[in-house]
Amino acid sequence: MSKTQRTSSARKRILETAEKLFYSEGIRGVGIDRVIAEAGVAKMTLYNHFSSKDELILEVLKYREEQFESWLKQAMERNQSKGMSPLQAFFAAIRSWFKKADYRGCSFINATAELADAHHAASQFCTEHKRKFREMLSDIIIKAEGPKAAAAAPAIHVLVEGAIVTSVCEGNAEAADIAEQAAIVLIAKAKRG
Amino acid sequence: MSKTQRTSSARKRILETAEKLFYSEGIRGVGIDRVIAEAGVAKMTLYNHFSSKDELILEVLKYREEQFESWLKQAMERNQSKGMSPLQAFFAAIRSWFKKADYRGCSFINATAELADAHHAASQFCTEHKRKFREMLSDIIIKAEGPKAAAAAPAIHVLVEGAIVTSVCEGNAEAADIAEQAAIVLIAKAKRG
DNA sequence: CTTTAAATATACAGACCAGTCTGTATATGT
DNA sequence: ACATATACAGACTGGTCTGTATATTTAAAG
Repeated sequence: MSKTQRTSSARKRILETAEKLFYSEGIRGVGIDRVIAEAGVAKMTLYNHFSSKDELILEVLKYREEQFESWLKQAMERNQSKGMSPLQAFFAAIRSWFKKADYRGCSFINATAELADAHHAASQFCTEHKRKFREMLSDIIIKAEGPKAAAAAPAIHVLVEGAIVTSVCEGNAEAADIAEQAAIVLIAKAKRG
Repeated sequence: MSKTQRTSSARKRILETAEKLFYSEGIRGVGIDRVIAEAGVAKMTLYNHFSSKDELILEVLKYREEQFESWLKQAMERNQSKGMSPLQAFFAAIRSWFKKADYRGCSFINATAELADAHHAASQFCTEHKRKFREMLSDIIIKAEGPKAAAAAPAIHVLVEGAIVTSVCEGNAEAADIAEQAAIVLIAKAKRG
């Protein structure tokens, strides 16, 4: 077991370090040497775990997806335990995300912009991630507001994506509230039919 | 005059080439050597016009802002001459933008993601650009739907930003229609008070 | 025709890039 | 004791990056 433990600890240290650096300074702005130096790992250790930087990018995004999903779930549960509806809890979580000191937007949108290559495995993973995110959001809406509200889900997804990039470009979290208020209007309309 | 003409033609060729390359392959993915080779210009000519790549990036974004504004204006005028309202004309233009073969999203969002540095002059220009864009959109909404509709402008701006990134990540223009339909609902609500 | 300004081609410096290779240390399981 | 697996350190390759230096060509203006 300790063999596995050591193995996974090096791999995990690389993933955590790369995720932090890629997110804060950009994928192309961070070289392999930076990653291994800050992870405290030999270069060959990195290349034994990941065949190339491109593969590391992909694995970092998979790791990020897990981390984000679990963070969001927990944040929403905390909010719902305070009496918020699932949708309120979602927007409160998003808002607190935007307000984090190191917030720099969505890793997947950023990766798509940076890689500038729709054929890159990481770009295709981002497309897939957005599909999953849209479905998760749709589930939240249905759970909070009933099946008739589902018609508003695609527009609310677009609102959330817009809030994410707007909060980065404008440097404040205001867009979270704008998106939430608009979502309420769209759901009311969807319920009305 | 011809001296000036040669000068400005070299500068313009550099800007046009860099804009095209930066947009399609990413700012960090394109080196100065690529730009000068494809612009058919000597390296020193580029560095006589722009003191550094960072300055070139900024000037390219300024150039892009002009080009985009003029393209959008003309596209909207064409659409309005077919009987569309300013808002319909706006969304029709956006939709045709998304459908362009070389569409890769918003240069300013992409630059913000790529540069990963809020203090970079180009990032700050992007913030300013988004402010201008939001105001332009607000003017369109007021012109098309009256002053009471202005309350819906911030949310519609967020919708448009979301449609821009969603259309890139998902690889289709569907988000334009989703955003337009939602905008109509939000405007109706704003008019109702 | 000469002066002057701009653009040219080419070479260079120095940093950084991804990725490979060699060799060593450590710790496990046999 | 030995084999195996993993991690470590660090040099190295071949290439790219931005930016500078220099010397030559072009062409317009006085």
